[in-house]
Amino acid sequence: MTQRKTPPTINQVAAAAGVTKSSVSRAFTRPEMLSAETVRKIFVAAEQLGYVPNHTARALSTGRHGNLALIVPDVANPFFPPLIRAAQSEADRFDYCVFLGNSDENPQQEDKLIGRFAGQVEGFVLASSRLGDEQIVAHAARRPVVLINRDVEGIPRVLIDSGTGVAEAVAHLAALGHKKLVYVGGPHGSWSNKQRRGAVRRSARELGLEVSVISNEFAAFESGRKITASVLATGATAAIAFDDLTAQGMLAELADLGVSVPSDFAVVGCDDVLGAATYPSLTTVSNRSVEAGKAALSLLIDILQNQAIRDVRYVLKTNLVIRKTTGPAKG
Amino acid sequence: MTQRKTPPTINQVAAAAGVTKSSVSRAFTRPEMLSAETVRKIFVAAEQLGYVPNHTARALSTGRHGNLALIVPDVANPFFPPLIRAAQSEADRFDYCVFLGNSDENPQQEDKLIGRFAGQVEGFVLASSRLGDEQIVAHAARRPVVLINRDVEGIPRVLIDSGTGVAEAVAHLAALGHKKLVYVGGPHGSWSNKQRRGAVRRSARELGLEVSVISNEFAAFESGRKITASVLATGATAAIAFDDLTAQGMLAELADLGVSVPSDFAVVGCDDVLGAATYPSLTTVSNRSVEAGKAALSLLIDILQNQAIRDVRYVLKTNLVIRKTTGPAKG
DNA sequence: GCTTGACATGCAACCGGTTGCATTAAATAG
DNA sequence: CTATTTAATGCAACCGGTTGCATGTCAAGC
Repeated sequence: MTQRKTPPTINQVAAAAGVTKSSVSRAFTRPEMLSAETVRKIFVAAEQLGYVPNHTARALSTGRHGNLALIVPDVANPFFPPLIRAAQSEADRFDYCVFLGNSDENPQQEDKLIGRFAGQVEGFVLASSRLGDEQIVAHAARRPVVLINRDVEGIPRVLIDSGTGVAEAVAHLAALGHKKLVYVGGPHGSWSNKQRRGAVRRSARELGLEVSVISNEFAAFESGRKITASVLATGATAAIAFDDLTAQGMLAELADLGVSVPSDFAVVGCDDVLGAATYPSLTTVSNRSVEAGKAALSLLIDILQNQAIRDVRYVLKTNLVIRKTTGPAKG
Repeated sequence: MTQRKTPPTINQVAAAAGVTKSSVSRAFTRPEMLSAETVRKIFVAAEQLGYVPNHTARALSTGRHGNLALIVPDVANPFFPPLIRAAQSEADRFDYCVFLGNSDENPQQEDKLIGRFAGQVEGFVLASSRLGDEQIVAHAARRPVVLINRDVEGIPRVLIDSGTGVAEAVAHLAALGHKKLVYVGGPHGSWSNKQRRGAVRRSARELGLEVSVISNEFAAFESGRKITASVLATGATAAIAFDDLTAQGMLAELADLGVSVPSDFAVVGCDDVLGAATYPSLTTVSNRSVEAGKAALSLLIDILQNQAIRDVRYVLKTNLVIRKTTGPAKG
């Protein structure tokens, strides 16, 4: 076992440079207050000792930790990693460190995490929070909070509106001559599912298309496979799925059944989490999770820097990404 | 703009309870030193004021922040989210908070992040670090470090040995009658890539198969597509790819080229990040990233709690998961 | 030549806890 | 009943910085 040596403190640098610690502190925070010569001396001494200001001590006296927390329901859900990454790199630009919390879709866990982080972060980004509105409001009263995909009055929030993209998808299919569609649903309690289903129905009515809806509680590859037979049984020529994973499962099953896509049947996904990585590459609705992560972070940083709590409601429209699973209706 | 009120301090609680702050401090850290009555009084006062010990102040005087950092090359690479999640929940069990860092596959960025975190974490987990050995050793001299998929003497590490699974893959292909293989590589600095390439070569030699190696710096769907032509040009009948994404890109390109899998050409992935969600479903090597994340975290916590730096080398064996992209060699 | 600033630096309090040692009161021993 | 532990609490220094105010120096202004 090796003994790790304790890092140099501001006092040691001060002694080495022949000044007091106030000057060392200033050299690092407001060098314009000091003579160029003094600053130089201090930097030389600091460099030589390998001094780095102690983050914790600084946070204690200034009250600014330079930390943020990002809490998501499930890191492993492919919707989140790109969002996390975008948030990270935005935080990075402003020299903030970010704590990541995984609530496991559990409100208690989410609350616990917020409590753990609270003492050492300047603000929170809660993505798809599972907390009740009152709890969110309570936390926001203590520290700045920005929400993603959660619409609470008075709390700054970034919302991804999948309705616009879904409407485009319906219009796209109509233009290709499809007359009958199926919407393959997602989780019962999902706000997105409700929003998407509604958008399909509304657009279809406007364009005079027929729509059937198939429920499918678990949005995943396997359930997409299983639901495919009943999708075909509706007699529709195109399907819009709740998400990409479901759509991907349908593609696999359709291939097994010898139904070729898009010539025999068209498929549209939602969330664009797979990129072009399906075969054929999937026509889908963009998700904008990257922008959402970035926007939420910069909103939070803006609030922190201006000490202002603003009621922002930032809506990101989505659009259709046309790839290769949609084409002219058969016949 | 609302004014957030500053949280109560230890002094306010002390005043309210009619004791000094030492006692309040002890009530929260070593209550057995105080009389039951005093502890009760203090808790009542604390409860009433909504007092929570200030994490930062505590960290400053004790030197223990209760924070850890986990740095990965790319959060959005599907290999990492499950690992991150497992690490998180392990940290959670011990009340540690975890900072997540994304190095963007860039050693400079990785170094910068480590520096940013250094002041406020007790230790690091570096997953698939892109740093040089010397840099890793230097950081480890300052703070406890545990590595994942990086083999540096003297630094505790958790290694996913894909060699065993890759060897099984080669044997599997040999048994199916394949005589000539290609290994499609991954990132230059990747330890896993070196290990996999070596395992393919060794097993092939033992079984009398011919192997060619194609380098491919960026492991991703698109680069898998691009490399496919040169893979076919080698005249091999089967490919083992550095990872599933590369393999998936190859599948898409092979389908476009009219080469059917597995009857015309066999493909094996690595890391099993896609499950059965490719078409055809991919034969691949299991990844064990969940165990790796969990093991690394508990190793780190163990080191922190016992103040001991041990030279641990924890190896996780992998195996082949046979699905539908491998079959008998043609002709 | 003396006053008045402006500028550079030092002094000391403060951020909110923790902790070794001193103090006091109560309990046990002799 | 006094001497000695022992248990409970207070005192004050310390963790490593930041910052308002005081001090000192030197140059410009009159």
